[in-house]
Amino acid sequence: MSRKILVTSALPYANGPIHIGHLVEYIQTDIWVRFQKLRGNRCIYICADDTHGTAIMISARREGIPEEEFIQRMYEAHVRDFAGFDIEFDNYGSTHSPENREICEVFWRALRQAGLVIEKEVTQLFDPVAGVFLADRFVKGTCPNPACHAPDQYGDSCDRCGHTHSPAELIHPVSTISGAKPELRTARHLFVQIERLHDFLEEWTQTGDHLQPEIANYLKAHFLSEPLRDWDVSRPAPYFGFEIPDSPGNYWYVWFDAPIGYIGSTKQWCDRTGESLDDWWRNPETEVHHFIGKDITYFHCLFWPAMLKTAGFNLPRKIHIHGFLTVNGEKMSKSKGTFIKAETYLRHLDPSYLRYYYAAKLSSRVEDIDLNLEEFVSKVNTDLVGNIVNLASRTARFLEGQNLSPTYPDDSGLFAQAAADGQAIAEAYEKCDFGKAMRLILAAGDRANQFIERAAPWNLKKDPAKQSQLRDVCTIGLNLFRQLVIYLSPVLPRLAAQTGKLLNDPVSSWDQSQVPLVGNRVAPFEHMMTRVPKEKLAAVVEESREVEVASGGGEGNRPAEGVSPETADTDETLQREPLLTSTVTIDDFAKIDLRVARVLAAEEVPGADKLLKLTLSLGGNHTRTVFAGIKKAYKPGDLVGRLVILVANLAPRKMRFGTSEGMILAAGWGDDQVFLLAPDQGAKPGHRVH
RNA sequence: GGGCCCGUAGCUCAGCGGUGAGAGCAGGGGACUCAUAAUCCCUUGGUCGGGGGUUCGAAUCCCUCCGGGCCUACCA
Repeated sequence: MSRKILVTSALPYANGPIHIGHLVEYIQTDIWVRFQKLRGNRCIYICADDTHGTAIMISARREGIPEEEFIQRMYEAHVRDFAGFDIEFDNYGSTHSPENREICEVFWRALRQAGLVIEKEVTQLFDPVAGVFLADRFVKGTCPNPACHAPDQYGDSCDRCGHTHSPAELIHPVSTISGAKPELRTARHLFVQIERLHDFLEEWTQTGDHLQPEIANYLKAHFLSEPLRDWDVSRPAPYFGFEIPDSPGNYWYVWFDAPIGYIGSTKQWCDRTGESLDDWWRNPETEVHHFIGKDITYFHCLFWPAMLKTAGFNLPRKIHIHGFLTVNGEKMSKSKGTFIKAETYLRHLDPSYLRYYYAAKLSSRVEDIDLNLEEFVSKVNTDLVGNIVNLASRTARFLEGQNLSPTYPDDSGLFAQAAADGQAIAEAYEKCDFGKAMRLILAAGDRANQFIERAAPWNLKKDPAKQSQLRDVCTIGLNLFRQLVIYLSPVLPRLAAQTGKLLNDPVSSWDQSQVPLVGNRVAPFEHMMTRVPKEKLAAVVEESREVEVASGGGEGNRPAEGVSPETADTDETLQREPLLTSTVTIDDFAKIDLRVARVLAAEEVPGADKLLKLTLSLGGNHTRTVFAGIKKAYKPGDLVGRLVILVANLAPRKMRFGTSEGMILAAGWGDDQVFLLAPDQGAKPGHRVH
């Protein structure tokens, strides 16, 4: 009987691009969903961007655009990246949608009605310059542990001594947003008394196979052994999110509306397709499966079931939790070039490679998986090109333009054996043990290659009397190939499509693996997948490598550690701004009067997003007023006193805020990527630059 | 500090109480030539992190130590 399955992946935060770490989850989920669809189950894949919270508010502010515009831009990038990896959502929405707001209100009313919401005073650090409350992550200062006193530590714990503290305990706390000294402020927050659902959560997490065993153990030992603390679900303005209807000035915390986004996004899909939301979310027949990373375990395994239970929605049938991705055995690193963005990967490599590699490495456990770049190359080349695709490559050509044998020849049980393997392969897929599924498929591929080796069609070809035998051998080879492609089609949809064309029979159902194909016309063979060139992978790493230099802001420019400039510099800058092809003469250059100048004053310009008003001294009483578009990269206070290079004879220009009497030199693309030029020590205001 | 998980051949992993511990890649030797230097056959290699225990029997269960990863709630 066909199952009804609703599947989600965690909502990616709309504060950065999709990278290969994210893709572990989306590829894993997409494979599982495609498998379910192939098996004939009714299955939909729902996801959305997670768009609220302080971090996004700050990022948008930094770019000088409204949050809505910021998240829209990110949305488009995410959708494009996912599509590039053949990740096929039935709906990809946003938590910042009317549908989501509506469902949030449904949950909120239910929590209120159940009497679970209470109000408490919360004292938090507040940034008086930026005008926002500061999460721990946004406060830095000196570790309060007397034995440590390490500088530059986050508000929650010290990474030098491991001491945990509250941000208010930090010595010399500083807001990482504005650099201002935070002050303590009190506000009323709304809390959900999740402890009142303790018994339910104990029962739900410990029985019924909803969680992997290690996760159930973890929750029991860590959270359920003591009373659950009240969950703070509101944030005072300013906050980018949804205002709480019965508590003006307060907003739902991003983690309140994010999981609700699963339902909000489903509602969008329902409205579009004429389906009923209750049929999917308030229906015991529907299985809800969440795929998430281990870092967000407690939100999904405690808060979320508690909310669903209270509001009367379906509880998850299963929460599938995966580990993190490491690259070459280490955390992804920008300076090593292993922090690889989806977009960068796609510029050089076929998405099928990564889909297969992840599939081969994934199990149903919570373990981290490692992307070993050398192994990646050898696995794709050996398993996919050498073993699987090679089956078609070495037989299809003998039958080009002809038909497969009219009845399936005797293959001494090979097809039947692989058909029987289908059972174990399907079970492995169902349990998310994709690695096992791949191993079984590859083993069948080995047997098929052995068969072809023994049957030696290349010898049959030479003998005109053996042409029908040749056709039989190739019919067997192509059928064994097709069978494996059907098994692989959740992982490699492109290969499945190509195979469908080759044999004139599109892959659409798992059952096709159980019956040999006969009589079909064989289309001319074209390469289905090419080997991974090592250089391509090297190019990806090279392009991903970034020199970790803090951009112009408060912390100053720290040289990157452990990175030699020769190996670290890419030509990304030149690609973005190619060298000019026209030349100038020395006389042309001499017309520009470049001078060293000292910044006497720097101030913000009311109403201007990008401009700072600078007062520069060329020595003595020679001063100039210059408006510079560097506000997003520099704080006024950091500029006063430093030396810059001024174009002293640039024609004055009237601007909306006053007249600019020159221009200062800087490198970079603009916005926060602005790096002022400065002379080495010893230069004096008024010196000409030659 | 507390907790969860992991530690099996050079590498990536399977096996998770019962025939002499396995696969792929890498290494060595050979065959073949249809195929994207693909494929096929043979082969080198491990006191299953250390120690103790339970058992007729342990890589597999328990304890302990060592090493690694992660989590620890107003972090997104």
